[in-house]
Amino acid sequence: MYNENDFHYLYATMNTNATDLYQSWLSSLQNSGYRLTETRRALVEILAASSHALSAVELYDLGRRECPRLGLVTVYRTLEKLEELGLIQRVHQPGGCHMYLRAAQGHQHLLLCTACGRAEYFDGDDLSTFMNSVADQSGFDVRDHWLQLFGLCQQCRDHDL
Amino acid sequence: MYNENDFHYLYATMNTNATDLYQSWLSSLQNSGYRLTETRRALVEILAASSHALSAVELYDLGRRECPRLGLVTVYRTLEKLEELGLIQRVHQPGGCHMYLRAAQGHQHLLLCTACGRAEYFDGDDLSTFMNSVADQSGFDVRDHWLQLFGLCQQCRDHDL
DNA sequence: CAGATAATGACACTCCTTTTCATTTACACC
DNA sequence: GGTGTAAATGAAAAGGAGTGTCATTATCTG
Ligand SMILES: [Mn+2]
Ligand SMILES: [Mn+2]
Ligand SMILES: [Zn+2]
Ligand SMILES: [Zn+2]
Repeated sequence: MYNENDFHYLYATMNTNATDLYQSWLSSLQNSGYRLTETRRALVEILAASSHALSAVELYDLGRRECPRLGLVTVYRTLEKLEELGLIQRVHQPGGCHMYLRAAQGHQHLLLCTACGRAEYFDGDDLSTFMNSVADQSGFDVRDHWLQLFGLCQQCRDHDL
Repeated sequence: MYNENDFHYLYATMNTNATDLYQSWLSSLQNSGYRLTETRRALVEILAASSHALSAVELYDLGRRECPRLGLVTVYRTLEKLEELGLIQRVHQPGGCHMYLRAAQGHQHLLLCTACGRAEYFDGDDLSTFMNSVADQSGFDVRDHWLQLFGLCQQCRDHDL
């Protein structure tokens, strides 16, 4: 899925959108009383620019390019704070462990490429009528839902041709 | 969510349906060349009768009531075989680790009670038109989806009144 | 009943994540 | 610009979930 030696995608997708995210995440950290360190800036920059969900170790490896002294513990602590502020979210992998990705904006769900790991959000799903019928049949008070789609992204489809 | 001292639910929900499941799972194991041991019968009985997804440790604790010498490793090995035969499936918890539950029949999805952990399957979801529109907009070839609903089951709603 | 082999439990190990603690760093205040 | 204080860091150790190894035990076949 994710290739250790292929970090091009990270900065290839670094657009104004990602730069804005980067700045707003730094502000968000600062407004919550957290300090801005070199390490933290580096990790935030990587996460805000990534088109893939990243595991803690992947983020650790990417982070050490900027901050060679970086420790894995700091990665986990940074992820914890960004998640607490609602800036990133965990993505559950079929295998078991977590990856991390910028959080959804409002009511969005994930679309994941099973070949390269690319993650995109989509919106516009309206499950309300369906959920009402499930509620009626089951007696449950349905309060939340969790929807993820899996498939092949445009690039991976092209690559396969 | 799940109370260590409250195993009533397990046998309270033991109905003919669960008894049938129990017998068919044993047959399934036998037909695949696996042997029927006392330990295995006990674990299968618990899983087939459970209305909740169980963690490995929960299953371990329940199993030791019947087989005090039971080891946690045996629990994992039994879960592995039952999953391999398609009789149970993993349920991903928001927290991270897995729980295990009888497998879905055909195209079904899960409905989980956030208060007591009760798990029920439902069917009848038709996301095809929605998934087509997502595919069009994203360029993804959407091949699979993962849907879980969360809410309060009838019992927990009554209990709250 | 006896032999072949699957299953078990104890132990040790790996992997991911969290805790602890001494040191370093950022930021508020003067 | 210094200075003090509390937050952040990295190293090391601990924790929890899950897997591998191996000698012993139990199941099934004939
Ligand atoms: Mn939705
Ligand atoms: Mn479906
Ligand atoms: Zn892809
Ligand atoms: Zn409930």
